Amino acid sequence: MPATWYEERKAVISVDELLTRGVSEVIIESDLRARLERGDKLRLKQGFDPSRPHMHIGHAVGLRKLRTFQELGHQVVLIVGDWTAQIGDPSGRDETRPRLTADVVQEHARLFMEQFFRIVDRDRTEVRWQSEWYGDFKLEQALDLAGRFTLAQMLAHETFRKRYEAGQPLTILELMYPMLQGYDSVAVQADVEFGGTDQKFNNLAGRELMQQMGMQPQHVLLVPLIPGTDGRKMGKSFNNTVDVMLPPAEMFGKVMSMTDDVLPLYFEVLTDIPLDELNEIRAALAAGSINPRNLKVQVARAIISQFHSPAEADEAEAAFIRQFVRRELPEDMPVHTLNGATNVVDLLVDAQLASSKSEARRLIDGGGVRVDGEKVESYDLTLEPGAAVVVQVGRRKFVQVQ
RNA sequence: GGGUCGAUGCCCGAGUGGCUAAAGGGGGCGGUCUGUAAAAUCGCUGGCUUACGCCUACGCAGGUUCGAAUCCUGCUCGGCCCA
Repeated sequence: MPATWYEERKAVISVDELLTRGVSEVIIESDLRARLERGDKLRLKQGFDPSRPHMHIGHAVGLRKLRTFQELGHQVVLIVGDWTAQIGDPSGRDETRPRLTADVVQEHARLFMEQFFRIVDRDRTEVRWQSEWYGDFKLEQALDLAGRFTLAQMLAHETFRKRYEAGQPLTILELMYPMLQGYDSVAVQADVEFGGTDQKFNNLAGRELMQQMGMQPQHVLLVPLIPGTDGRKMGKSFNNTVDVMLPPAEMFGKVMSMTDDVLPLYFEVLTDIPLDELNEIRAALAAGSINPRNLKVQVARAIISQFHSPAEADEAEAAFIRQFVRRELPEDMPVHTLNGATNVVDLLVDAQLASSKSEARRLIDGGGVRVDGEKVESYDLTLEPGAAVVVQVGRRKFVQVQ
């Protein structure tokens, strides 16, 4: 395991920066600030839905914040949403999301934590499973929860209201999700719940519930959702994520293909550069006095250093320059061995450069296929075993054929 | 429980008997341009077939018809109204 980004990091950070940098909203800020200044040790709740084990760098924004809090002595409580995952979260109505078995949940949780602890300090994290309290929850208790919220309160949630008004299905179970998540806060006695801005409603339900049950309501710290490679909100459905587990070279490429406008935010939430430097970057970008491309390289390196290592960031950058700036062949290409004379179309399919023969032909028609740099003009081309050529589709798919 | 409307390709959405592998948009992929940015622009976007052509596809199952995404019956799922 490479040295992690935080090993040399010093948490010399003001409460002010802690509560503002990379933070969208804090509820209630003055109260939380007071507790931090008083030196209270806080329990920081972070939940995760094990139906999806993949983590992208957007998720890392909040985790980095958790990490910083930990360095200041606070305790993270990670909640594995195994219970709700086994019921099957019905949101996103066209996805028939099958109920997850206990085994799958376990596996997803394992994968998730492997990523989670690249950022968050394992030693200062308490892992709790929802089934601890929901495992033998009684109907009576569930009804008690349901009785504490009104329909009008739930319809205040924009996503519920929109679906309701658009005449789309909305199940009672979905309406109950905020309270289930909220009850988690009661169960673990959270002081602060962390989440993306899209979680605000659920987090507030937690506050509401805690208050009703005579506890001190948790604070809520919301971090921004960051844009993905295409400038839209990073999310699986847009196919614009940069996944934490992505190999360094691919991660580098993904970051380089981002739109320029995301740069200031990326610097703010995914790097540790000092705030005054951040301001300089903003100014330089606004003035056009710097090539955004160079900043992107800097961000890419910072990100890869965190999730992999500085050395791998170096390699990734070098490989990127070779392949995309100088248009040289990548160093590592998948190798495809021919069993006999093979037609290009078949080869493209066999080597998984195209998903069907029809697609392979379309790619050739569109001028996207090259063999040793020569554009392929017809479907007839046949390659012999031992040809030792490089077959390329588009700018980034290569296969060494032998 | 009754009434009524709806279910179309990755997504949204047009299409009310043949001209429909299915308009249009989005997304995706590929070309040009570039900083693997954006914007712009061109092309492609079910499978098999080098062409002709064939097969599969409009919620599911049947039916009517020379011919159905389009008509009929039943079913499943959903919205709305009444209770």
